[in-house]
Amino acid sequence: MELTPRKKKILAAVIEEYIRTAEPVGSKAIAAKGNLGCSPATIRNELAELVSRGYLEQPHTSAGRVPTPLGYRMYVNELMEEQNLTDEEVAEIAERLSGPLPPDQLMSDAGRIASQLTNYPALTLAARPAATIKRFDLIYLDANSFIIVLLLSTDAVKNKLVRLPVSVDQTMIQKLSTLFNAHFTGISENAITSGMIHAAERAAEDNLGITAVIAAFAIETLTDSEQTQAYLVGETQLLNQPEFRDPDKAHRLMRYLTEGGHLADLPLEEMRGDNELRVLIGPENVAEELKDSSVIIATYDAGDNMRGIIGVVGPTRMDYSRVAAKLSYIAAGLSKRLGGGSSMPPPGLDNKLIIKGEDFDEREIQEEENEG
Amino acid sequence: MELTPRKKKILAAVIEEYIRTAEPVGSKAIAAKGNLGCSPATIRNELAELVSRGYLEQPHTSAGRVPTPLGYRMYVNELMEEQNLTDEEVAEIAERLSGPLPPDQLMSDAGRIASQLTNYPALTLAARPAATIKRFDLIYLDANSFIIVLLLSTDAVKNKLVRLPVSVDQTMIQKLSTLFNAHFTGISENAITSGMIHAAERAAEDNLGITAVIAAFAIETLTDSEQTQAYLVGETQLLNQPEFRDPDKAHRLMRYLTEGGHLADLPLEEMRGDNELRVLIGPENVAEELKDSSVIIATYDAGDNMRGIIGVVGPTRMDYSRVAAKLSYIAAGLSKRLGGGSSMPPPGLDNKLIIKGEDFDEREIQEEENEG
DNA sequence: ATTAGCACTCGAAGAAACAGAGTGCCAACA
DNA sequence: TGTTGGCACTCTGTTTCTTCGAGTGCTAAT
Repeated sequence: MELTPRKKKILAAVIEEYIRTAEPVGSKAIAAKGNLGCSPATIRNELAELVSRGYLEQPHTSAGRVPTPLGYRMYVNELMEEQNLTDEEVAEIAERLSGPLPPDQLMSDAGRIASQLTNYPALTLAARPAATIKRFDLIYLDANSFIIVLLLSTDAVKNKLVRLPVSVDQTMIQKLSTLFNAHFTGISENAITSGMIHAAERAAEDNLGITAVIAAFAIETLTDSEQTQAYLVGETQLLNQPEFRDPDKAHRLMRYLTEGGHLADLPLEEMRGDNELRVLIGPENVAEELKDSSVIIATYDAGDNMRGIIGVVGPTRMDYSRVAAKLSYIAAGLSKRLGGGSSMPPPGLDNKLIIKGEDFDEREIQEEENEG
Repeated sequence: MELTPRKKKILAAVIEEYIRTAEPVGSKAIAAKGNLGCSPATIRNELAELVSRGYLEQPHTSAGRVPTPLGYRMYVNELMEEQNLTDEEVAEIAERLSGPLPPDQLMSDAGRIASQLTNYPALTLAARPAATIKRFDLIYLDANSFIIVLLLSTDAVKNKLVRLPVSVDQTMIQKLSTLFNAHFTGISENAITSGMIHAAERAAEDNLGITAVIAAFAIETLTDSEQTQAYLVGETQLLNQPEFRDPDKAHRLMRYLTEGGHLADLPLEEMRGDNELRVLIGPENVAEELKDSSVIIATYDAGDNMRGIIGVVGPTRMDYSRVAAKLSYIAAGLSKRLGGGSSMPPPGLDNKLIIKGEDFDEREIQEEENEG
């Protein structure tokens, strides 16, 4: 059975007030907010109803009401008003995402922005699809050293300086380079067999094991490239939240977040839509440690068929509307920077966001850098 | 005036007990510890003396005693006994530092170990000296793209994929490569003037701005190379400490630590000795935020004339002896891995060709040496 | 259906009482 | 002179009790 319009208004009022104050809210406070013309007594009746339907609860008999996860869910799905960013916020985000930064730093920077703007810990994550090698280059330095340069299908470049305990001549390096370009490009990591390596070794007449070194680096690079990259920023912000004044509680959650790996549990896979926003409220989270926290995540296009997510974690008493708006805008900015793709309207958020999202100025030269 | 041996014993006992329990310690507790054969009354007299001399203080008239920074200083300098690591600890550290990891990951891993073993937040830092470029290579890919590969004086290799909005031919790339190798190698970042760049541009007959792109990357790389690299791990451990049960206090310190840049304030420059250990107690720290925390840092040889420090931050009530032993051992391990200059295998090679850093398994912990 | 009024509940905050750990000092003692 | 036992005193943390007030649910009137 649907809620009456007035009940919805009241529910929204309770939630917004609670988000603001972190205190149980009473009938009088709602009446005072004014927008609905009825007395506290009437509101009490409505509140009682909302409690019995599971949208609100009372910490104890004679206290005000507090939203339940179900209440928040209703709020997020139907009640919440879209919020616009202030011009300053828009400017700040655009400004801070506009520097000429390598992708991984851009990701962690975006996290930092999200965290600072929302006052919650933020996380960013990008899943890299398996890559292949597009091109090998071996740069001969001297008899005992050379550099391997790999160009990946993602256009990332990886390199490594190799020093040898034995001497090698330039023609050998040349030969190996040709060989690898012929046989080891365009294939995935698990397609590289030890048989192939041995064959190459014989073909190059390499009895020094150099072939193996190069192959090892290729395999390692490909393996690494699959890795998902994750950043967590601003954990300490949790301590600002009244619900985490208990250091143990704070510690538990912070440890969970910090311990690598967990971030990968986020439902990136399920999220297919561009700029999709997802809100996970309290018990909706699978992880036990998050059962009374909320997570808001937005997806972005990380370029090269990669998708990433950026999100924040906080208490269920979160300013969903504000956070959603900011995340959505930051994600749009990231997509622009990394993907260069077109931004799609984030579901449930108004178009102004998108229009503003286009403020991101394009860059002339697309570049990636890596270090060895 | 020197302290009598008995006073020293008592002071040490107070500090050790306080480190263990975090509670003010009374005369009876010390008497019960036994090693000195006198009654609580006697000890009380001594304690009163130690208070008036500034080594101890009383939170209030009828409470036990608590060490002052001066007391800790005395303890660290003269009283503290060297502590040996257990075999498990040695094994764990050796094991965890022995993986074939790239230097920066090794650093952050070492921090993680330090943090987990001491239960305090840990930081690692390595200062890179200014580098020069040893060699340029430009790899021509196609008319619109090429790769810049820089070999630095530190033997690090940096690269970047450049995409051009215009066409360029292979000979131009070739020419630029020769040019840069001739004029831009062996010099430091601030020796690269716009005059030089323009000269190179003219010499190469480059009217597409490619020279500028390459030069910009060179400058950027050199600038970056000077950067000190810093990692902070395990901030959340602070919340374990009773002195940080106040979330505000914890938050202040954590924010200070997390905010980049501050780590560089550590007195790395002053520390010249190998494996030098330094303890900064409470007000000895320059930063206001650290005035009632202690920092213990150990230096390590990061190879290539780089020096690094690894340390932990905690309340003044720290187990100095245990932490010092662990840090010292970890620092020694890092030196072994990273130091020995260029013989350290580059990332990811566990190959027979590369001489593995020999195990630092044998106990080679330096004595703790401290400074006032 | 809404509202005013009222008795009731329950937690937060404050006050008072208490227990106990620890001290300082004094007088006795080796 | 240095050490010790004894004792009165001080101070905090805890517990218990009281009070206060916000907020409720219910009922009767509109």
